[in-house]
Amino acid sequence: MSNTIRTRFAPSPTGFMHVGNLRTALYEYLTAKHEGGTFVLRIEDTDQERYVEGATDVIYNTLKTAGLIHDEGPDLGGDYGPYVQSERVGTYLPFAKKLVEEGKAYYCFCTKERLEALREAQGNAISGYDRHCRDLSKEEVDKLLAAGTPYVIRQKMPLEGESTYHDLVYGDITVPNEDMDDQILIKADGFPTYNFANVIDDHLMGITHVVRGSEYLSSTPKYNKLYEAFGWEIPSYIHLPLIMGKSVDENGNETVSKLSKRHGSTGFMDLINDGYLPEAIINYIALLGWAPTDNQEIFSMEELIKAFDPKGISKSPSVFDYDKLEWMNGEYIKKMDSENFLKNAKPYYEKHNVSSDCYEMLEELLKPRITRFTQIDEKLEFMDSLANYEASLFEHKKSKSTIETSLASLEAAIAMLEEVEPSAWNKDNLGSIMTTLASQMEVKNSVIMWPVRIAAAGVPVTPGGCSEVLVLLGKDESLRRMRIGLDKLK
RNA sequence: GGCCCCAUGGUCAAGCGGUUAAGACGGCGCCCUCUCAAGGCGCAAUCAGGAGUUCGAUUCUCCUUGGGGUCACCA
Repeated sequence: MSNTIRTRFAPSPTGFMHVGNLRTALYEYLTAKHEGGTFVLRIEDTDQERYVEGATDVIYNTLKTAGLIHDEGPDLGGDYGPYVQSERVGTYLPFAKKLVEEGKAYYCFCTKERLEALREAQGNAISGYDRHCRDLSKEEVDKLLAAGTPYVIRQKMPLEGESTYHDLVYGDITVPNEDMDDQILIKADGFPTYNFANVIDDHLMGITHVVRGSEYLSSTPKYNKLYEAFGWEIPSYIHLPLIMGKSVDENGNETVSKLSKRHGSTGFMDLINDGYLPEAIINYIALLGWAPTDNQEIFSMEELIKAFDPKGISKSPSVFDYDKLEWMNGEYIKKMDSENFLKNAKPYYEKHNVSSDCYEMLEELLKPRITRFTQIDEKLEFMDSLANYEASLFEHKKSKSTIETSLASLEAAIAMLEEVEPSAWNKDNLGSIMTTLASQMEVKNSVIMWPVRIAAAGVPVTPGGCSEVLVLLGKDESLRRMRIGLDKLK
């Protein structure tokens, strides 16, 4: 069991789960589950100033509805707890002090004001901290410490040479050592920085594969210096290409940039509220930056776990395409079983007073016509009330319908339909009545169907054909509307 | 600006020295059809540019260009 893969999702509780974060979580989950490994949830809340009420609930809810079930975490416990960094504050400082003792880190007493001035003086040629306190004498340090001077602890970085590490996606990455800042390990408030806590916790929690966005690609050597300083084994790295959004700049040119709120709904919950299904979102983002060895596009979570392979992760950033998500969502709706479909559609049925006798038929009609359940609303709008349409709506070239033919058709149809028993008011029967009428009148079916449908619906586009619309409206309402149509034609 | 990474149609992408350069979304057209969809068939559209290496480069190397990331007491 000691060589079991362990990955972690380590979000900070900001109250917002971006799809980029979610995809990272997905790949972390898949990386672990593909090998039967363990997926850990850790909350990184070392920034006290950014605390957001209820933000951890957003994380739990998102993971749960997305189907990314963690094996260890604040809510579940585990052998490596606690899983919230603010509850681990005590564990970091000793590690930092150990490095200080070994001469691998040092106390820094520089004020924020000094650092700010430094940055300003550097201007464009940003070169980081000037290592002002790096070589303070033991006496000076003790004196300042005794005086209660606020301090941070910084890590000593090598001044020359270069560092290389291997990434499973990007290959070997080499960075000049002189570019590595003497990063802060412990902040003045005693809390560890993200970088420090991250490394300590990943090690203590036995994380074997660090999966994260490619924005960490160039800072990873700094993390490795920490592992080296402690003599710990460096984990395997899987850096993920960024997700981009398309937008139009002030000059009207289309540009792409890192996905953010200005690209629309980019939060997982935003997408859910817009009517996208969790499974479809997961499926779509799984394919954003990763491709299977075959051409499969629709994946269940189980299939993803089976097929996932870091080798299929691409290196270049990918643009979030709402059109394709839309299509994929539609595919999921089409495949949905009746029970689930009804559960999602029922609120809209009720809003438009659809008879429960029509639920089954409506499912068939709606499935190929919607890509999101929210669209049902407008599809059923014609049922609420009859629109005040123009008689010209009856003219339709392709259906060979004119005002004259429509008048005749409607008159005949009304006469026929009035005789239909309410119990026989169903799709099949109404359909055969229409076609029979058409052959009696020696006209194409459409010459009957078109005007009847238009008169009943009052709008040119309906989710379904003539007989379906009649069934949806019921006998009385259908005939009422048809007579109104007849009047318009006279 | 320094450093790092990336580069196949509009988008997601397969490819891994020799291919008519897959497939999907979107677009367009046709068929089906009482509308709109769905479905079926088809079309257009890609190797950023330039040097090498090689018998042969989309595939390997370098340069250019373009794009992205990163340089916090944020995570």
